[in-house]
Amino acid sequence: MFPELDPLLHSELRLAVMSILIGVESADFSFLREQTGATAGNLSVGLEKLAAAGYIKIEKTFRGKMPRTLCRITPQGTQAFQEYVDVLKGYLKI
Amino acid sequence: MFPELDPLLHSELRLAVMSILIGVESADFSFLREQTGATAGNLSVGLEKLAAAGYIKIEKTFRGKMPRTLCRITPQGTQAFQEYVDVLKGYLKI
DNA sequence: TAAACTACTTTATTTTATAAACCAAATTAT
DNA sequence: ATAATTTGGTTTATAAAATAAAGTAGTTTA
Repeated sequence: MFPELDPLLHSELRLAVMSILIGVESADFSFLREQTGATAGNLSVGLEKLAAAGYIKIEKTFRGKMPRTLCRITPQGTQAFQEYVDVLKGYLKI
Repeated sequence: MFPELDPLLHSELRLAVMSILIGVESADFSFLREQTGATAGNLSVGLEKLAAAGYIKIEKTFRGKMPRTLCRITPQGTQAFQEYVDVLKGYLKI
C-alpha cells in the first residue's frame, strides 16, 4: 500500500538538487546553491551523499583560477528520481 | 523556486497517515498501523505531532471494553495536505 | 598588504526518525 | 482460578539525519 520512499531522495534539499539536475546537462555548486537557497555546508554534504549513491557525478575543475564543482545526474539517478515520483504519486493520489 | 515543504508532512509515516485520513471519515489506531506498517510507538508519536499541529483530531473512545483511538483529518489538515501536494508538484515538475 | 570574497569541506549541534521497553487491561488457555 | 497471551497503546532510549557553525585554501579588490 505504501512502498518505501527512497530515503536519499526524500529530503527537501536533495530532492531540489535532483529536480534541477534532471533538467540540465550539468550545474555547478554555486548555481545549485543559488537555486536551492541551501548553505554551502549542507549542499556539500548533500551532493556527497547523492554521489556516493551513484545518483550524480561530481567533477572538479577550474574556471580560470577558481575551483569549480560540476554536477550531473547519472542514469541511475534519473531512474531513482522517476521511481521516487511514481511512489509518491501513490501517496498523494495524483 | 523551491518553496518550503511543510516539514510535518514531509515524513514518510505522517504523509501516509494523512493520505489515508484524507480519504475516509475516520480511522483507528490499529487500522492505521496495518495500512502503514509502522510500529505502534512510531505511529503514536506521529499521530501526536499531527494532532499538535491541528492537522488531525484524536478521539479516545471504547469499543466494548477495549480502548480505541479514532483519528480524523481536520479542515486545516486537508488544506495543509493540499498545499504540500502543490508545492511538491513544483519540485517534481508534475 | 590587508580586508573581503569565492568556493568549498569538516565538524559540531540540534532535530527527527526508528526501535526498544514498558504499562494496563482484556482475552484465552490450563 | 490463574497463568500466558493478545490488544492497544505510551514512554523512553538509540540511531540517523538535517542544520548550523567553524575552518581551509586560495583569489580578488581596495
